[in-house]
Amino acid sequence: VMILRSRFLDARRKRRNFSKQATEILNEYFYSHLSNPYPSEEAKEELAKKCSITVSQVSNWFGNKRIRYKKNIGKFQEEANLYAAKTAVTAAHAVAAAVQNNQTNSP
Amino acid sequence: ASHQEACRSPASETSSPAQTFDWMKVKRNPPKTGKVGEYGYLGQPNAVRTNFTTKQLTELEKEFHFNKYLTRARRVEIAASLQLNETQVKIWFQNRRMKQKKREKEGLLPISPATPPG
DNA sequence: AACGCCGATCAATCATAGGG
DNA sequence: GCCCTATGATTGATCGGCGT
Repeated sequence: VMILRSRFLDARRKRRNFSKQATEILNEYFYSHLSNPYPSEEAKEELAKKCSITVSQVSNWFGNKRIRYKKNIGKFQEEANLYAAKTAVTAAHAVAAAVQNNQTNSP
Repeated sequence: ASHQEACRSPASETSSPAQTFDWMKVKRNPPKTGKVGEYGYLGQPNAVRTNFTTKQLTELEKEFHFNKYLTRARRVEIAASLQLNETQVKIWFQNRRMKQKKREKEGLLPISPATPPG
């Protein structure tokens, strides 16, 4: 504790929470890949771009998310359902679009 | 690390996200770097992350600036002088190199193409 | 077979941001 | 303001793979 805080002077710790939009994108990816939430380097780059953050930040986010999720699955149940539903809605929209494109084409 | 696509369930039972997949069960073995010279016992009370002192970090940092890689002999010297085991010194250098790489990589693009909130 | 390195990850911790 | 939780970053150490 008293072992000095060399990191103390590290301004790097001046973190800023990610935008709501970024967190939204990261969570969508996380919960839609809950069986294996380990994005490839490519996927990380894509997510980083979409979220306007660095690849390292994406890695940090997934690292923290995975650890915290498994340490208390129950606490994230609500969130998990929320995103599962969101994914379902997205899928529904896709279906709706397909249907519309197939029949609502002649009013 | 590429793609896996283990399951092919389009209409998977997304109704129960509470499933426990393998990654959630992963447990790391406790560090074997416990202080050995305590009670003759090997890593049980101390089996956790070692907190390097500022002095140790300063010396390691100094050495790193001199050499990014260590020779066996140098490693032994450093370990002895800093009261750390060879593995800890080895690992420190390993991590330090990765850190260096990471910083170089990031300190090369941060040139914000646009300054949104500033 | 053994050892070091790399890249990714884990796991614990630090320090701050945010909500009450 | 204070307290407590949420969250991004840091880092000693582990895991699996590869080269020597």
